[in-house]
Amino acid sequence: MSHFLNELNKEQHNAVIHSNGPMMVIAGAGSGKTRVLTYKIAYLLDQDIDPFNILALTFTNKAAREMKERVINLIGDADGRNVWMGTFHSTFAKILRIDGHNLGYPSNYSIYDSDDSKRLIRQIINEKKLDPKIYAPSFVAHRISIAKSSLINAEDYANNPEIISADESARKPLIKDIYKSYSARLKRADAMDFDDLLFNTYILFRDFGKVLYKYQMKFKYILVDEYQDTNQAQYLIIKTLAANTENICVVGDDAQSIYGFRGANIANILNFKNDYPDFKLFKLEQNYRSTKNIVNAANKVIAINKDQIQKTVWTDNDSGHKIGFIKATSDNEEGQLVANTIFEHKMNNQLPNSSFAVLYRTNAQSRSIEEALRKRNIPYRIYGGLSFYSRKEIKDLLSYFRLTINHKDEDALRRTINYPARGIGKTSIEKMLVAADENDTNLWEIINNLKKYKVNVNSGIIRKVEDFATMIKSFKADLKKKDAYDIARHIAISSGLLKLYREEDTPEGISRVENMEELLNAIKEFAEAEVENDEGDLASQGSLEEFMQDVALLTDADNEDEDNDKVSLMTIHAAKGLEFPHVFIVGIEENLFPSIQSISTRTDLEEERRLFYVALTRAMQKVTLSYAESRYRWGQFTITEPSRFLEEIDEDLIDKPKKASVHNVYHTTTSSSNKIKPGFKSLNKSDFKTEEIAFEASDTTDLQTGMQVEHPKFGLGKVIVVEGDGPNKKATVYFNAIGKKNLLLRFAKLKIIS
DNA sequence: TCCGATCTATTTTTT
DNA sequence: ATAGATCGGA
Repeated sequence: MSHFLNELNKEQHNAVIHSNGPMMVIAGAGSGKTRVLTYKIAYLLDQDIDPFNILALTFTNKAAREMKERVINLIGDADGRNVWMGTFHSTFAKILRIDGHNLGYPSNYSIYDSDDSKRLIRQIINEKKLDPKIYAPSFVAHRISIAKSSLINAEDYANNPEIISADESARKPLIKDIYKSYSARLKRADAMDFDDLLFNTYILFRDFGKVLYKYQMKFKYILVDEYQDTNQAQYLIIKTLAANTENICVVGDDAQSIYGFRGANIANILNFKNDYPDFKLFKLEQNYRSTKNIVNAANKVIAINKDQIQKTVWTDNDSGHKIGFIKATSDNEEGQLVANTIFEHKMNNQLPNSSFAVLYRTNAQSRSIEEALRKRNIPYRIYGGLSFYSRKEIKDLLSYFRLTINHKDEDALRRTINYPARGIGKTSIEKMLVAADENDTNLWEIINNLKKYKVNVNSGIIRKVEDFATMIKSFKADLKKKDAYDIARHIAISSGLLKLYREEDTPEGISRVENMEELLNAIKEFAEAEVENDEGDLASQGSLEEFMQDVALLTDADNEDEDNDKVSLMTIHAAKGLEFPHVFIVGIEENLFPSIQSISTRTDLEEERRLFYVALTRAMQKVTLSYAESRYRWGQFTITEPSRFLEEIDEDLIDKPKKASVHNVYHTTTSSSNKIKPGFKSLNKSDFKTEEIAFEASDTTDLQTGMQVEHPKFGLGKVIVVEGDGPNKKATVYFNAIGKKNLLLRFAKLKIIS
């Protein structure tokens, strides 16, 4: 019997050794979900299952990498390495490189990241002369993305009465046309966006039985992590792949579903029961990660949600510390207080930096935290956010690589053709684009046949365009001759990019050059590592093409840091699946967390609350919540209010001053909110000083139990009951000064504080 | 026509 | 902060 099995509790053990047939593991936070997955893979291998027959799908590269490491630790390198473990996107990208030709895609197709696709959508909106205010590119992009994740192509979209009427009532009836052009333009560039990687894999399996059969035979055991975050496309692909053997194991936690905004569907958990009536269910409810206080606080918070599968997460661990609380006057002070707290804690208890994590709702919040940590000389690492690969100079260079590999890649072509400036201006490019549209071909074909397509540009331009095309072709020829590093370096120099940034001669330019050098080094390392690992495997030579295939799907700077003793900074989304002894959750403010875009519907708000739950349950020993009373947002000074989530944590679990001083906590906000209009209003500092508006009542249609309110006469209070409807809507409010009071909302002037 | 300077809107969360 | 849009000079 495998030696590692006795490291599991009974339920985990049962889940691990149940290897045939459909099964689902519903696992509370910290209950050993990943552990079950990795041990299960190890167990399968131990039972002499061929590693090539196992497919394990995760959502992030980091999760995949960690799982791989752990499996290798358990059973050794040789077998562990051969299991297909990767993200949905990278796994399907690989399949499409091999078999996408069935759908008319070459193996060197480009992958457009969200920036690239948004840029293309913006171009199409411009070309169609649509108002970008009405057709906001990010809105359109999101709409298209959701459609694709639900397997609705441009044609189905246009023929779906529900979607069309929704678009019409949103006064954006032409999204269907943008979608159509967008798909055509992607295809013409031999490019796929992130959603296409799923969509096309689905089509490939649906329409090409032979291909499907091949992968069904290959992947006899399928394991899926974070199943609650799968979308329709992912769900159907998994189902199709598993149809033959039905050896499918999905692991998830409905309480941690936080990707609804990109089409994830919790109902997939319920569908599972319908698809596999004889499935086996395992529930992991014991939390090994966190203290009792943390588990209790998190349970209390998540219990407020209406939509959830019943389960009881409990722990045997100590009660531990109370939840810490920091109140700052500004975002900068918040950063300083967090940095100070980390510093003191670290010094007093001799803790490594790596035992701390700072989590936030939006990437923009990292700035003030970073600054403060830098001042304190505390090393940190940011995960996600503006990753290395999305910096301008890196994208510039990568665009040259992309264009070299796939000449049809229009986004890359447009980025590079006149950068550095070669005298090929906007007007000329515009003409070539029009020619491409009229002849239903791609830009590369046009720039190589300017005369044939009668593009009306002068001979000087023709020369310049031809020179550019010749250069790119020479790069392509080099791909076969030189190794990845040499060709990459050659492109950086010959394109003129390196020179361009070198001549800038500003600190900015210097750092850009350094970044490009770093990219070149990464390519060098990649090429060397590949040759080493896959010796004898003819598929892999560590080519530039392969490097580019990996890069497209990397988000966080995946170059592992030499020095790992750093404080981790990341969004809560990025923190899913991770754990840290000490966790700071910053910016617990209304309109930030929960996000202002998510407070109007229950579904959205509940997703935010699950996000809060995820954040709390990352901590092993201590959580500290912090909020700032003011914050710069979009360069604007804004007054903020504490988040409703603060109220949802049991008072005796949180270390904030009680009763007498709870008032104090809100006091400053209250007095300042007298001066500003309700809601999310931003002011300039000067406005703020002078403005002295009389009491302004809030709109009370959304008044809810538990809200903090203010009345011009009675002062501060808390809503206890809300009853009745329309004009007869009443509220019972407990005022700090005078006690309970029944108010008819139609008349009462109430200001909502939080 | 091209190019650079200056303005303007844009930011939720991720593959 | 950054990418795109806009406009005047060359």
